[in-house]
This record gives sequence, C-alpha cells and structure tokens, in this order.
Amino acid sequence: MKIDPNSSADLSAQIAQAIRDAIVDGKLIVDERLPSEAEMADQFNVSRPTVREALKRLAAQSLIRTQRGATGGAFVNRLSFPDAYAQQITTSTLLLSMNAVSFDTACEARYALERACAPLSSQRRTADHLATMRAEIHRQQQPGLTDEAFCDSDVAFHRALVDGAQNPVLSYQLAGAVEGMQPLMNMITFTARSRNQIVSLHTAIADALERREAAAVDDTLKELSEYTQSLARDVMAKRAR
Amino acid sequence: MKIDPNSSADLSAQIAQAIRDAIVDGKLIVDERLPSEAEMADQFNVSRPTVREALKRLAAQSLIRTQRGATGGAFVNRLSFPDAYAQQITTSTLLLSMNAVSFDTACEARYALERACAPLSSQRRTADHLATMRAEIHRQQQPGLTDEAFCDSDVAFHRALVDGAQNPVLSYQLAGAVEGMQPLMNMITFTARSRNQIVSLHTAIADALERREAAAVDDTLKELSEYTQSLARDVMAKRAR
DNA sequence: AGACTTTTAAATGTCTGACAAATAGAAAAG
DNA sequence: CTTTTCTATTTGTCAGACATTTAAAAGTCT
Repeated sequence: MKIDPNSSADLSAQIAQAIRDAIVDGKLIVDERLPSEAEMADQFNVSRPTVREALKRLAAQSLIRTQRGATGGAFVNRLSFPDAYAQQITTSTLLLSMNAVSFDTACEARYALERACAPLSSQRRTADHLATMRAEIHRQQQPGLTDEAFCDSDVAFHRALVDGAQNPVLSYQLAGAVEGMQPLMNMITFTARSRNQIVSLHTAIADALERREAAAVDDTLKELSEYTQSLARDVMAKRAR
Repeated sequence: MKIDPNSSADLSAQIAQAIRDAIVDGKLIVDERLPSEAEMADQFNVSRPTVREALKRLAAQSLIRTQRGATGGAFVNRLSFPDAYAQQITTSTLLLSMNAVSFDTACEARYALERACAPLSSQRRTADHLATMRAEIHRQQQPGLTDEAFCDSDVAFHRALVDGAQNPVLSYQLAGAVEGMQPLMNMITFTARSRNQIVSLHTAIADALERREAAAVDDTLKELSEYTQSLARDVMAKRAR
C-alpha cells in the first residue's frame, strides 16, 4: 500500500482510499486489526493526525471500528445490514432532496421496485408480515393522526410488504427507495378522503397478499402508485396558485 | 447545534452527527459555507484537529467539500448522482462479500429489481441504449475474452437495459444491485457453451426491447435469472468435491 | 496454589502551537 | 487602466504532549 506525496489530493484521502481498496479487494479481512496509528504514520511517512483523519473517513463509512486500550486499534468492520440500511437511507434522502428530482420520477422508481417484490412476497409472506400490515392499516384510520404520523405508518406498511419477500438484499435496496421518499411524501397534505382511499387500497393489498394472489397485489400497487401521483399533482397545482 | 462533552461517544463523531442532522433537516443548504475550522473549534469548545476529524467524516460521505485559500472553507455539497452511485456500489459490494449472502439470494434480488425496469425500458429505451446493448453482445462473443472481461460486459449490458427506463433514481438504485454482485459473478467460470447460452438470451432481450415487447423482455430476464443460478449451483457443486 | 489487587504498557482520544500551501482580494507599480 | 506584488485568510500537515481506556502482567494476601 503506497501513496503519492506529490499528488494534489489530500494525504488523508489517499490513505483512506488505499485502505478502502485493500478491504474491498479482500486483502484485509473482517475483524483484522490494522497497524496502530503510530505505525501507519511511519509506514506512510505522514503524521499521526493525518492517519487519524484517514481512519475517521473509513469509520464514517462503517468500514472500520476503533477500540481504545491495550489491545485496541482499528479493526475491519463487518458491514451489517442495519449499517448499510442507515447509509442507504441517508444517501437516498439527500439525493432526492438536493437534486430537483420530480415527485413523479421518485414515485415511479419506488413503486416499480416495490412491485418487483410483490410476487416473492405473495409466496413467502408470513402471518407476522400480514399482522404488521393490518396493524398499520388500523393505525392509519385513527382520526387525530398527523400527516407525518400517517406517512410513518405508510412506510411501515410498505416495509412489511417488502420484508415479506424474505430477501434481505431486496429489503436493503428498497429501504433507500421507500424511506428516502418520505420527506417528499411529507409535503402532501392527506385529506380525510384521500386517507380513506389509501387505506382501502392498503386493505386490498393485504387481502390479496393473504390469498397469495400476486397479480392482484401488483394491480393494486399500480393503482396506489397512480393515486399517489395524482395527489401530488393536486398539491403542486394548488401550490402554483 | 450542541454536543455533550461527557458522552461516551467521540467528540468528532458527535460534531459530525450534529452537522449531518443540520444538512438532512435543511438547516444548512447546498453550497452554504460552514464556519472556519478555528471558529467551529471555538463554538464546540474543542480543538481544531477534533473539528477536522468531524469534517473528514462528512467529506467521506460526500456531504461537504473543502476548498483551501482566502475564501475557502467547508461547503455543503450537492450530492450528485455519480457520487451516490459510487457509495452505493461500495456499500453493496461489501455487504454481499462480508455477510455470507448466498448467490441465490443476491441473484434473486438483482433480477427482481431488473425486471421492475423492463416495462419502462421497453417504452422509453432510445436507439442509443439498444446500440450499447448490441455492442456489448458483440464483445461477449470475442473468443479470447477473460471471465472478468465477460462479466464487465455483462454489467454494461444490464446497465444499458436499466438506463433505458430513463429514470435516474431507478438507475441509481440498480447500480448497487447489479455492480455489487460482480465479485460474486466473477467466481463463475464461463465455459464456451454457457457464454453462448447467455449471449443468445441477451440477444433475445435486445430483440424484444427493439420491438418494445415488455412481456418478452420480462420472460427472457426470468430465464436468464434461472440459468445464472443453475450455473452458480454447478460451480458450487464442483467446488464441494 | 489460588483469588484478588495493583501496576504497567499500549493504544486511541484530545489539545496546543506551529508552519506550509493555496487563493482571493487589496495594494502598489507600470 | 492593467499588471504585478503583497497580504490576510483558510485548509493541509506536522511535532509533541497529556488524558483516558483497557487488558495483561506482576504482586499480594489468604
């Protein structure tokens, strides 16, 4: 592992990249201990603060963890699904909020991905998944619910639908698509009428899933997608006036 | 923005989180300049190196960029699609390589998501997308091609298919699913026969896409998914002996 | 000998102060 | 008015120090 001291890039960025490459390429394996900060400073011919900045970059991506004390140090971290979820959601949220992505585009992506889960979820969903969905539907019918709480419940409902596919990789990918859209969804004001419409579609989805009818789930999701987009268009139109 | 000096967490991690929250919540907007490192050190009552470690954490997630010089400083970065791609791919790759995710699970997720793009891509693909796919098919038929180069071309082919949907959010999400699987795919040895089979399926997909027949694309993708999984099972079986 | 306490060494976390390098704007020179 | 030079600001890097945490080694008592 070498760095170029004459490069225009920051030394800490170069060091971080070198270590990152080593991890991705499997030269450093999970739970392996990196040399101590002082040793690395020697190796790379830089100071300890520079090495530390590099390590903090890696820690921010959950690639390493550090431990203090006698047998401490920096260790290659096993990237867990929850860690990956969290990063994925932050990235997706910012990507959508900072890049003038239209609601339609985001919505289309979300429902396209979600519909990909429908056949698998129909096959494999457990009673648990179904119970979660029913519970969320019930919550969505509470009268005093704020728009935000309604959206939270909506996310939880769709989460259960996705998790029903019993494929952690799929759940991980979808986490970004579904939760990243929440800030956009929160801009919509849900009237009593639109809530009822959504609840009835959710119920239709849950019913179809209970009967394990993939095609019906897919159709209803499509309907829900179109309804959501029409709601968003109404909000935009009102805001334009 | 406040931090708790008595918390067990690192000061730099706390500071990074405080700034990250401010960005996600929209309290800091794109291209806004953060205070200088010295000023932040004062504000948070910590030293400059500690502030710097916090900033490097944020830089690692592409949340900020820094500039040297008189009017320099740290600026909230607009998270670009390419940046988001890169992060997604690193995360997905590591998630798959470190977590004993079965080839079947990853493959299922990948093709489920890809099939979600098929209808959109059938509608919207341009001549360019089709040309890219044809070119990659041609490349896949070169005799001297290494397994790795074959996989690269495979990724490029599927990339074009996904991009054909003309939905950047979908492309971003799929980047992780498709490219993250590459290391797993690279473990497969592609015999001349299996390459021919894959090429013929790719050709069928391109043909169907040319005719804009979504259902045919979907069917062929399903076939390809099953064939890929059967190849992987053969490799596993051979390795077991 | 065995269990408990103390010491010690190694590592990360943090601070201070300094200098280098880049950069934009102000000041000076032509 | 244009070009050059200077200057102030800010990030990048370094060196050395001390604080804190932690596990293992050494020591002590029963």
